[in-house]
Amino acid sequence: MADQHELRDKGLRLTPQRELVLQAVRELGHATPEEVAEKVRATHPGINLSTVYRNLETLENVGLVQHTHLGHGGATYHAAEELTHLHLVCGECGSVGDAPIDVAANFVQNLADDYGFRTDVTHFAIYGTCAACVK
Amino acid sequence: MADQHELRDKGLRLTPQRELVLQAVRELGHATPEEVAEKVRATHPGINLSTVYRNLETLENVGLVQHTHLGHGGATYHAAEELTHLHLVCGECGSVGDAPIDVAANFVQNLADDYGFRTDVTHFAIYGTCAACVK
DNA sequence: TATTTGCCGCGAGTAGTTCGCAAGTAGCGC
DNA sequence: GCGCTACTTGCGAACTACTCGCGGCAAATA
Repeated sequence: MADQHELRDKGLRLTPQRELVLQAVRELGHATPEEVAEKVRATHPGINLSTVYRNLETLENVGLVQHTHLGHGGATYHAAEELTHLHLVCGECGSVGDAPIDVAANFVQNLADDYGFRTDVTHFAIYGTCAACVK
Repeated sequence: MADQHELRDKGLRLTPQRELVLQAVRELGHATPEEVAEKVRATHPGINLSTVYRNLETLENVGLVQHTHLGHGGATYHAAEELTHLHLVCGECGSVGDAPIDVAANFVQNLADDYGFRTDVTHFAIYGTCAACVK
């Protein structure tokens, strides 16, 4: 399993908890800390919620996961290698859709040209009303 | 003062607290509920935080104010008439810049055409790195 | 001025997240 | 393989941001 190298190469200790947290994030696609904890507890019941939070933070520092704000409070975590899409959050029904980052390429370019602002479109969700609710 | 008509036309009672909350939001530009409360308490010390929250919610329901998610936890409130710009939040220095919604027009159109998604670009901040921090 | 109804202050409660500390353990050198 | 040290973990308490229920008060209307 390559996880061992990934983690140790970043200067992190390889603990079962840490491996499980990373694996859970990868399997879940996007998940809140609570959901990650639940997933991890399925195979390793003793794990503490603080540990999940701390490991998510640590993994984020070394660039293996990233978080996104989907609105209503909680952050959502992703494996870094999956961050190739942006999130369309519907204010009516609460659904979260995906769209490739290409649709924002133009927008990102505008901001760079006009304001020198380097945009990370995946960090915040895009808010609005989904096709189903527009009707 | 036209506030009286604004509030009463919406079917709301005109209370000093409500007027003060609306006025504070207008004067502050963007502010968290906490900041609004602080501002209001400068002239009317007895006002309760619950009252500020309730009034912000009420004012939002009738369309006089709106809230935006700038990330790090709390929501930020704006007077509705000022919501003609989007927010560029810098992940490095935490500064919040403004940009006219026009720069996103293309992006919004793409999402509408390809996904039927009606986007409200002002509701979430745009995250990235500001010109000063890019260097 | 009296009545109705909405609004306010207060205190308690909740969800999500962070912190401090003592015990545990991974990784390194020997 | 053994022990040392620093990094990690578990646990409980604290903290932040927000919500709720309730009794009392006051804005609007006639």
